[in-house]
Amino acid sequence: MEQRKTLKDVAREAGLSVGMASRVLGNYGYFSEESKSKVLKAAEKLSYRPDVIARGLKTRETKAIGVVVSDILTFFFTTLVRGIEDVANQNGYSVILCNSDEDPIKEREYLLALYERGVDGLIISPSQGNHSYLKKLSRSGMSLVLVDRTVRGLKVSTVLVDNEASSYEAVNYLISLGHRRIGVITGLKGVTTSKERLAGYKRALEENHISLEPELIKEGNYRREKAQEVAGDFIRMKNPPTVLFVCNEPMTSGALLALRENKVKIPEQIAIIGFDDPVWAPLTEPALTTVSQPSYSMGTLACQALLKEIKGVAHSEIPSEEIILKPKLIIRESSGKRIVENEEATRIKVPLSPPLGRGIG
Amino acid sequence: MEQRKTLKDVAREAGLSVGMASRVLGNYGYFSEESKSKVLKAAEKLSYRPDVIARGLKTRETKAIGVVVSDILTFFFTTLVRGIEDVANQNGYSVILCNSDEDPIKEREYLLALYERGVDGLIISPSQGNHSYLKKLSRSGMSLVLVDRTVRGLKVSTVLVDNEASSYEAVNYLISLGHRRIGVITGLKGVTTSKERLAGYKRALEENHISLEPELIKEGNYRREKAQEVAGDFIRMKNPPTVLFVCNEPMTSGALLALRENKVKIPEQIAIIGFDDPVWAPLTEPALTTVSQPSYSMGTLACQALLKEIKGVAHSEIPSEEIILKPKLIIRESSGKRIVENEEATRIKVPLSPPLGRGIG
DNA sequence: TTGTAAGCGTTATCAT
DNA sequence: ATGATAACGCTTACAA
Repeated sequence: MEQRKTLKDVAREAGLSVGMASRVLGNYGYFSEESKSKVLKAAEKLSYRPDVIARGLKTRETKAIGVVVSDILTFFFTTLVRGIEDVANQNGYSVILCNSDEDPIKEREYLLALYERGVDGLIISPSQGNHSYLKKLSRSGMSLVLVDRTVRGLKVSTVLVDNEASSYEAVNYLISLGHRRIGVITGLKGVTTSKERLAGYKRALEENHISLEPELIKEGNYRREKAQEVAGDFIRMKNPPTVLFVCNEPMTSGALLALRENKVKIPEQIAIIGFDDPVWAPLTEPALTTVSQPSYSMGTLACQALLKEIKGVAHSEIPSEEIILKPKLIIRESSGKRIVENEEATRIKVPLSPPLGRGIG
Repeated sequence: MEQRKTLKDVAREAGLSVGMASRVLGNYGYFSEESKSKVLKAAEKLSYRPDVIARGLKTRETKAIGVVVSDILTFFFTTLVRGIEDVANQNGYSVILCNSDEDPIKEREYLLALYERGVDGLIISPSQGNHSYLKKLSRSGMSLVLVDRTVRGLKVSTVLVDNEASSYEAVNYLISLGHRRIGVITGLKGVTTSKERLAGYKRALEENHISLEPELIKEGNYRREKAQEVAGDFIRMKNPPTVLFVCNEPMTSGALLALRENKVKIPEQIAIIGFDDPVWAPLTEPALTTVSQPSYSMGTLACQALLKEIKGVAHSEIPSEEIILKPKLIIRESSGKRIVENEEATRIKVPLSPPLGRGIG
């Protein structure tokens, strides 16, 4: 176990001073060709590698950024994080990843740890809560960009998706297919995307003069298990919805599981449409209609915005841009075929299978 | 944008020396109750947070570990990484994540960057290549644990899965169902898991006295696109296999896509079994039979092993353990039902639909 | 062009 | 019990 080589070692090997070695390796200031080659040779010989920690202490930058998302296990965030990492690494930054699991306490702790680590910037998809700590961080000069979700009263660069509009579009599409009883499994309460997606749902109903049935709005929490349970509740209703609008990918898998377990025919008995378009969406039977978010791009854009911010802070410019991307409705089969208005009756006549023990209408 | 508070500020506020403040906050050495409360109060007032970078310079530990996997977008690695992060964070370590994309150059670069960052340890799932750099790192005293894959000649703690045995078991199961022409889409050449999984396949055939048909072994690369292509090749064979054994999750989704596109009936025309058991496995039609790896546990175990190693290095103990976990065969429907030997003929008589234009047998 | 030395925020070893 | 002070490895004035 050989000792790690330092600049001092290189300098000694080159027969020059530490300052000299630093200048050559950092390629700044003055140095002769001769010194340059001496230092380079020495560094090579010792296979010297700078200690970025030590450098960071002096330069006050760590070339690391922190990323806090709710859960890297969900397709949306995995992809997003991959986007972040790709541009971060391309630019010489490392990313430190943290999963908040939608827990504000955990989120705060990670933020704190990241701050202590002296990360150069932070990309965060904030969970519920008042986020006073986030604001404090921002005020303290920490470069910060929000992704996917916003925080009221926090003016920093943000990369979002137009949740309201795409949710509206999705529900509108369902209505165009003839659906009138549209059940929705909402996201986690307190998270901005949940509110926005629900708002889009409501607007679509309203504009189509369909009365809003409270029983058709059931609260989810962005997690699979909960959605599975909630979908079960929907199925067991006396008058179940003809379609389920599920507000993220893990919940969609949960809802599908529930439909399967209860042998509900998709889309004949209950159709389904999900937010997020994971790789497996085309593989279910029937293939899943989804709202596809450009999660990878959201990641790259967020990271680019952050890097800009980091550079900007040095020059105390404050750009603070808001990027809003548009998700895409991907129509497959799970949402059902167009139903002629008068034929709708026939569709809800299909009885649910034994596990339920009674008809759907 | 207020300045970050340092120990010096705390000391000044408390009317004591920096050393004093450090001792109290670090809870070591001697200090009076009075000083303690003074320092604590001052720290609280200034909301002082230690600079772990500066501390690291002195203590030579960064409380960060590096993780290099091929691609966080695959279910196996996402889950594994989540396991790593959970135990890392529980123990006060941050994790820096890197995706090598199976590219040895990229892998080496990341390893280098991680080394420069002074991470306390490394968890890596090595790609192809000779990994001389990895060995060098290990020799230099860097704590290292390998996960999922091994490197010949590198004796460090490792967390693996018994690929050969589980592959054997899977293929054996297929044979028990009556399958005789078993196509396999292998993993990336040069990666240990690929070899092992193929070895299990071969042994199963051999022990069942089924001759090994080279045309039934097609090389994949662990990526979806390639498998989709290869599965297409299988489908177009004059005498296609009755089942496909696909060596990881992204490839399984690719193969499924190909089967779908070609309207191949699963499992009647071609059955399928996949390595890895993603959330969506029960959602395909028919539900996917898989070999489920305990990826989350692999992550937690790997991280525990690394932390042990890190602590051990300090005391120059070298435990170096090898943990081998057993995957589980999860039988669903895609692998087909038991076929009575003489009835096998009926099964391959089902003609492939128009896109293929000819029967399967 | 080169070397010296201060300083980044800590920790830890000295005296006192 | 406390306060100076010297590291840690690097960058960067400043002196030479």
